[in-house]
Amino acid sequence: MKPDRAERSADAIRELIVTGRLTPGQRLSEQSVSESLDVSRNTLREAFRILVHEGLLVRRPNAGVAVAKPALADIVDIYRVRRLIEVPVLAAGDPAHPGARMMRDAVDAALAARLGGDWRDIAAANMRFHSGIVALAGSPRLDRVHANLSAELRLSFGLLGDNGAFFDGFVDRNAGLLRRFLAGDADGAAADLNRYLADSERTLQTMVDDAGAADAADTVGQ
Amino acid sequence: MKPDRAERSADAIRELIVTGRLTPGQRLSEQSVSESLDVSRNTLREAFRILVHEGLLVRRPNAGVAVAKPALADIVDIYRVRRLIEVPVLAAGDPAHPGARMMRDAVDAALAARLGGDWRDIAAANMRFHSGIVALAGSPRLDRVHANLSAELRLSFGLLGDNGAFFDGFVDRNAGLLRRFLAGDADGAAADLNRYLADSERTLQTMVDDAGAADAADTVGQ
DNA sequence: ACCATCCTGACTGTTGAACAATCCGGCTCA
DNA sequence: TGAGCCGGATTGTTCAACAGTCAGGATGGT
Repeated sequence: MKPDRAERSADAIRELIVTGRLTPGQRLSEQSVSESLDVSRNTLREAFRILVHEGLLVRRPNAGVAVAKPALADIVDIYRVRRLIEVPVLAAGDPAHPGARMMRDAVDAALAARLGGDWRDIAAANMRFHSGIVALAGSPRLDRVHANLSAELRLSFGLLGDNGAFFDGFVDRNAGLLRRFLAGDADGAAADLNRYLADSERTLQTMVDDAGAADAADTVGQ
Repeated sequence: MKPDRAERSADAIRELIVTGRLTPGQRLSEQSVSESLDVSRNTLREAFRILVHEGLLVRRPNAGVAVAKPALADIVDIYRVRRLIEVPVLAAGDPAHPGARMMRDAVDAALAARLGGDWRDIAAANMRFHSGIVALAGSPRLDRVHANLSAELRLSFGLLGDNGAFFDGFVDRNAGLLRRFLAGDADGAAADLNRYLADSERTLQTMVDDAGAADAADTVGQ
């Protein structure tokens, strides 16, 4: 119930990253961050290790850590892995599994959030939807891997402006996919999901491409 | 080319774990380990963070870290994920990809090692074979995840005595699978792999079961 | 002899301070 | 303008300290 300080610091920083309050490429000074989180430098370094290991921070020798700046290749990679995981899991999933309930709740939340109008809520619900899919497998390791990918993906969203129209189109598709899955057509749902992931990858790619072309030649992320 | 000290320490400890020189459940004192690796306690703590995050060490509050002791459920989980990853990757793999060469080299090494008689070499070659399969996907993230799973698996092997007969039967199957794949029958090879993983999971399970029954009631690993 | 209690020692979790090595930005000087 | 130099700031790493906590032995009563 009570994680140690380093882990809590890592959680706090991770939250800042995935919510976009820390922008990709931004450098994190040990001193200032440790002061603002009220932990010692040594403890903070342990937190940094975790996040570097998760790929949310990158370490530059003798220049500390900075928020990772996913390149196009990274986004492609993330989607490839997600597809590899989610599609077969959904195809083999059981509608009675608790994960299905997560999916349903997420769809409801997404629909409500669309009325509310805050695209962040929609994005969060969307993430939970996909976590629900992975949960169908009942594999702790798979859950961890997927949670990690989600975090990296949310970080990639930070490369776009607050462009929320992105998710709007997917809410209905999620709902349709879920209906199909709950009706017993897991294979059909999996096929939907496959198309869904391909489409959203393509969309995100072009968006990042454009945004990348905008702020031109700051290819620090290597 | 020159990782920092914490990472090198983590590498060193990881090596000790996967080669079985550190037994599951064994507790690692910060003081003694830091002395033997010649790093400070703080630096060693960063190394511990990495390994805990990888699941090779477990942290017990106020009692430091200990080598993880995978339960039966963990082995099942590892194999489930491996299957989920490796089978479709192999099915979609291209025999011209560099990963195929890794597979071939690994098979050759395994055949040679069988003559040599050291089962550790066979095990290592087997691991490389499967790494080669995953490499076919060309996904850095998938490679990382799989490397992690391999490490955990090797740790599980530590629960058995130096029982090397385990791998003997698989060498030929690897060779046959590879032949099939190189001949262009990726789907057939993937089906072989699926059976392979199911069999080896079953074998390993019973072995761990027996070994676990042997040293009876030391269920510290929880 | 048995049991609960207390105590002590060891270890972890966390911090602050220190210092060499390294890097970045600005300055000097040609 | 540009090459080279310098100083300040930051990282990488270590050490020493201390409170909190745990395990196990010593203690003492019954």
